[in-house]
Amino acid sequence: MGSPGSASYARIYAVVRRIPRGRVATYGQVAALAGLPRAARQVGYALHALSGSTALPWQRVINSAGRISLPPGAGGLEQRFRLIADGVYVDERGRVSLARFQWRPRTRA
DNA sequence: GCGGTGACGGTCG
DNA sequence: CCGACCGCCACCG
Repeated sequence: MGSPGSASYARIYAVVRRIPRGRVATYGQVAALAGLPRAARQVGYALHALSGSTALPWQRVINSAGRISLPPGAGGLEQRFRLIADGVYVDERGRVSLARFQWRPRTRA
């Protein structure tokens, strides 16, 4: 991550890396865990900056409405596929049950 | 340094 | 349930 908000991006990616398989987290949740409250938008921006080749489980981050924010044509379709591969149920409209799949880390907030 | 912009979020109608 | 609004924040031209 050379150029972009290095420090913040690094924290964001670190949190995303902790999301376990079969679970999802919201943009706002990731921001908060990264120590950047109210920077949900920035999380989306940081993930968008990945664009492609990455070992980061970016598919596990969705919006607070429990839906995939990424338009189908812009990767949303792939995100849905990867989540299903993770064992997360995603309906045709990109909806995920946060009640069932949201990640709840024990410590920190 | 200013203003437009977006993989957001909460509220309101 | 959906769309319109508004507040938020860092990135970029």
